[in-house]
Amino acid sequence: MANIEDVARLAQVSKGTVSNVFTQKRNVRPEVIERVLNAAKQLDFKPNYWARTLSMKETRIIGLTMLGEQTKFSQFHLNLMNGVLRVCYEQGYRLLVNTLAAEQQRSFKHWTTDPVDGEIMLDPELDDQRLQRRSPSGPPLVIVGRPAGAFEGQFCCVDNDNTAIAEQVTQYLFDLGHQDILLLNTSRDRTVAVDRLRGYENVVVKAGRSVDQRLCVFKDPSIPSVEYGYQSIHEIWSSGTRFSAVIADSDKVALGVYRAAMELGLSIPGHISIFAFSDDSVFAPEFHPPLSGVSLNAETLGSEAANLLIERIKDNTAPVLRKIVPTSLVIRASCSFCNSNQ
Amino acid sequence: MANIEDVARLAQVSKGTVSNVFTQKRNVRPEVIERVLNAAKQLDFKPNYWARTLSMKETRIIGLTMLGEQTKFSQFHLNLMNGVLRVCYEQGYRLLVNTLAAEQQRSFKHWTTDPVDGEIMLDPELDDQRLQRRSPSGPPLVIVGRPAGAFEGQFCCVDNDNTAIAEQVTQYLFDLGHQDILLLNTSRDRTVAVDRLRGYENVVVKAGRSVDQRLCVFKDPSIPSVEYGYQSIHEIWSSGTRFSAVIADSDKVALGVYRAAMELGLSIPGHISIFAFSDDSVFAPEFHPPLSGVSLNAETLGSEAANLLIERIKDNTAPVLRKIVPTSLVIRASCSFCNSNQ
DNA sequence: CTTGGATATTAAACCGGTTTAATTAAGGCA
DNA sequence: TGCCTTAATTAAACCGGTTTAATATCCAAG
Repeated sequence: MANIEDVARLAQVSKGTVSNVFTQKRNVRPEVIERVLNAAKQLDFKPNYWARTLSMKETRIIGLTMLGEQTKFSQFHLNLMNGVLRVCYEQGYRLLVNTLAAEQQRSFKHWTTDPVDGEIMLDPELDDQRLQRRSPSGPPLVIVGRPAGAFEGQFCCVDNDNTAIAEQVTQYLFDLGHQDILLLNTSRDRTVAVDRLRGYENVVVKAGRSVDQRLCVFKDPSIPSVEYGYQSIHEIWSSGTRFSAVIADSDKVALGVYRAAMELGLSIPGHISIFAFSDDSVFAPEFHPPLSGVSLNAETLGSEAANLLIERIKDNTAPVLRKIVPTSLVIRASCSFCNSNQ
Repeated sequence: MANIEDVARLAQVSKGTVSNVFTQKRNVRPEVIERVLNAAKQLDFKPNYWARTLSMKETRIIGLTMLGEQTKFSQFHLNLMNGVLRVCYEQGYRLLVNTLAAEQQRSFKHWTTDPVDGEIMLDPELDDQRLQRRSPSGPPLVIVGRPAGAFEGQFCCVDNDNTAIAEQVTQYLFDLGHQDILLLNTSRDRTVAVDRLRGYENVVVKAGRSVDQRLCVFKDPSIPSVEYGYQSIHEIWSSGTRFSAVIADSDKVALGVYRAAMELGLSIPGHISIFAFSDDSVFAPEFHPPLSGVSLNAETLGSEAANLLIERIKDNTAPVLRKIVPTSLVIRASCSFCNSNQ
């Protein structure tokens, strides 16, 4: 492909002038502009992205990083990404989906700076390698979720108030008379799991009861969500442990719970009530009975993260912010008063 | 951030040697390697991605382009992207999600080459601007779907055999005795809509009947899928046109059909049978009755596209291929023999 | 007719790497 | 010891843009 010199030669001007025509940073005489644009069209010239980036130090790309191994996007991630994409589109940024994290550290052959102006990181873990490996002079970072311990307050983040949500949900079930509530939490090493457990515990303890560890389950990341819900119910029920309500990590986990409950002859919400920590507004109403859940506003989470990031890209001295995206319980028909005589 | 010269100075070697240490393209004495790596670590040096790209002419990024306006990813796109991502991960590529297409052409201020080694394009349209605007010297392209008319055979593509699928589905419904089948197709300007209509027509015509245009509906891209299914049924039914079976473009469209049917007092599959042109293996079984559909293997579509593209990136003279990803009908309970006395 | 100031243009430096071609150092063999 | 070959290193050129600083051009005012 033709380069800027070819155009300059054909249009009988210097490289600099051609550059000025394209970047519009300095005045160029109209007739010269036309000559340059004609030459460019004739040669099918487009400025080379990499060369431009190298001297401008701006890529107009933002990165979206998720956990290395777990390269699969869920519905939640999808909604979130749609939010990010909308902002990208409005602001003229592109989105780079980064799955190289684990790969990169394998050999210094792949060491490089990231090709982005800033980064959005998903699903922070308790002891997150990605944050530790991060060099302080790198591009701005916004985290979706809560970074753990030492990193808290170090980075901008966008999150739901997961502890409050868990409190609300647990309280809702308590108010319905449920005492033994099974918490099918997400994987133990994610900070969101900690937050939700805390909210659950707060309510249980406040009610003067102690937390039954057998009712606090964490997901094994290698097991699909539906399986997780399905198997957990079977295992726990067959071990003799009883519960009258279940808080499931997501719609899919809840689906597994529905299936297991049906097999065990437990009616919903007659015998057990179910609440999900997510809300798939399209399919949740189709559950039988329709599933109650929490609207997390994943898309807003994504768009806020993108906005915050772009702000920081423009002004790196902007203060470290923590934005909370509001949530709301969506009550459908999967929970009812506790039927005490189990 | 430190650059290669800083490292060279500190390690008392030349730029070239530092480069050789990192690229591993030429031998360097072990003790020198160590000295360089130490210096690099000390200065927190990482090679600049864009400078490297500029001289190597390789970004190890592949682009995923979807329609400009319709920036929302569907479940199908999600599965497809998961397939692409898996291959990216395996092969050490990153994925750039491109929504700039429309933006880019607005002013030549944004004209640049794309920052990718190759591109995957989704949802080709009948008169696709993106293909027309494409310069022949650009990076390799793989299309998911069938490019229209003049562009057919010009590019590698990966696709389902949509005409064959439509034939199978229509034939299946014919065999159940259905004669008046409503086709809720996707938007008119997508090539996949044409292919599916053709398959539908083939079977109808072969059966010696003529195609009723009132039963061939196209989606308005601005309307959400569920609404599309819901409103179409209401409109067509209230216009007096009758049908005993519906082929819906996707699970979501089918969901809208279910809802409308319920409101009209039409039982499924008693009064009308429903078949979807997609298969959400998690939720489709939860429909009441469970929804029959077509497993399109979106993830395979994505991984095959990525493989094909990476092959072409490595060897641009590789032949133009068209890969067909197999599909299968998933029969559940949403269709039954036609109840002729409507 | 100068001079001053604003505007347009250009040559050269720069961004930060890789690669080529030349140079130096080291080892092998007669 | 001297010559040839091979390996390691380096200086300089290059990738293709943008930006800076110097220069050329033009017009108005003195």
